[in-house]
Amino acid sequence: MSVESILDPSDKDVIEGIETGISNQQVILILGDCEVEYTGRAEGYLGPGERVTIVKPDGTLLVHRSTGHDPVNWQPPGSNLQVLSSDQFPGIEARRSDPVEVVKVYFLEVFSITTFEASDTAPLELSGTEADMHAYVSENPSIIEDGLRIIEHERDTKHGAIDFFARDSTGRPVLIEIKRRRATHTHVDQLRRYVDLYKESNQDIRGILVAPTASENVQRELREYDLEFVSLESTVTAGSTVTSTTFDDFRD
Amino acid sequence: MSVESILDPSDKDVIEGIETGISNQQVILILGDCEVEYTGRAEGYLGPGERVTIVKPDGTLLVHRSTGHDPVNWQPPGSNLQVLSSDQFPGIEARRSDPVEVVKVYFLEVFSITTFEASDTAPLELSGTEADMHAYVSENPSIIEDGLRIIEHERDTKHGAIDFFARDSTGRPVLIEIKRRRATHTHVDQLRRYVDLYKESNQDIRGILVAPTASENVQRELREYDLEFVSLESTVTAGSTVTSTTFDDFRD
DNA sequence: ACCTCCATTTCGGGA
DNA sequence: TCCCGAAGTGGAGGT
Repeated sequence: MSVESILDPSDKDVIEGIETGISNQQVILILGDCEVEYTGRAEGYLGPGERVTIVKPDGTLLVHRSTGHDPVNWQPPGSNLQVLSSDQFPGIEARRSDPVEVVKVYFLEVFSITTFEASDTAPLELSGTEADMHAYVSENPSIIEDGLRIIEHERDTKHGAIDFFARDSTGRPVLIEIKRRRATHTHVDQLRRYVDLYKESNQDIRGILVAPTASENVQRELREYDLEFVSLESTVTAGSTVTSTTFDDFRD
Repeated sequence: MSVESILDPSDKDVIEGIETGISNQQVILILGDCEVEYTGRAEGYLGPGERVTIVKPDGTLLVHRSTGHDPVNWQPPGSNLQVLSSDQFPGIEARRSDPVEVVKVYFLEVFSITTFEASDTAPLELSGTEADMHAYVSENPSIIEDGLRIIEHERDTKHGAIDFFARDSTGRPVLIEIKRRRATHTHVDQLRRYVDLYKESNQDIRGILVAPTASENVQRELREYDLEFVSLESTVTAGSTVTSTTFDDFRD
């Protein structure tokens, strides 16, 4: 059977369950009252409370309370897992070295411990990401500006990569940064860095930030640095059918 | 009992378990073979596979595979939960409106369904955060530079707040941005925005980025814009005892 | 509701 | 390995 569960396990059951779960590469779920100590990039202590602790065969540790998307304590994949059996309460330790971080969960009372051999090979198919928006713009550059020609995708600079290097209908070079959601200062700065870098060797360059929307502050910052904004809904590029685009160009 | 579990439940058991779990404000854990559809800011499909599905009483939905820190599909707190009982397979739907997003999980085969009444009031005590670093610098400004005087903490600008407004030993104004981890371009840009803003009305200003480390590119960018870098380990500030007034001090 | 930024961010890709 | 930026980022705090 791929799932084994013990209700109201003894401490011995908990220790054995964690040990065999780890060695058998199973997902372990422990429901119970626990206490969590964390040391690493920061330091944390979480007093007793009833939570769900999940241990994955890749070394992931998650402690979930009854609220919130994020685990209250965790350790990412690759951590070294070890059962704690010599203290007052049984527990589990997840340790990693880069950065050095240790999470210890002590179980004051366990209501159930379950091991689960989870076979899962299906890939997550996701569309509507920024990569998809790139692909769309690549094939439909005129959606940004009439006569635009994409010269290079993901053009590397020493400060990172710019999404597109293009030329407008007059042959002027254009740097384009694409965002699938509301543009922020960070995105303006990104574009600005690339434009500044390019200007070190060539004065004549335009910079366009393409995003669904941008706050007034962000649009002002763009204007201050002679950068342009083109509004493009990510939904337009996500679907195969293009319905409309709005242009919002700050040049005179 | 705070935990109830059914091994190899029937479809009816699954539907009832989800329904009663939701209405009783319990955490629901479903181990089984499932399929996930997601529509919203992006679109996703996850084919059949054995996973752990967690439903929390605050409307959180998490689908975890056997690897990784992040859930493969999810819905944040506040989502509207509804059991799906009219399709071929039982399932659960989590829906929210801002942004409009829907996640549907269909259970092709359930190995176990568990409901858990999790009582948990303990707060997470965390130290070594950026706020702690601020507190330390506030009380020990000389760690950044001899003779530095902090004038203002979290000084507001129209582009956000700068961590510190200070004056150096000669009386020159200094804007300081503190980071608890390796500084990135984003952080330089943040400081640069504040400095540029200040320069609009007053030419004479220094900008210092305080962080444990910074890449060579980041340091170069700082130099290019006449900004300064001061290396300060966050562990230095984390370990020390800083007495500062907290919110609790104002309670009765 | 919007803006801004932190996070023990995690994760993935490229050099 | 480091660097850099995306993420269906989530979450907090201010205005």
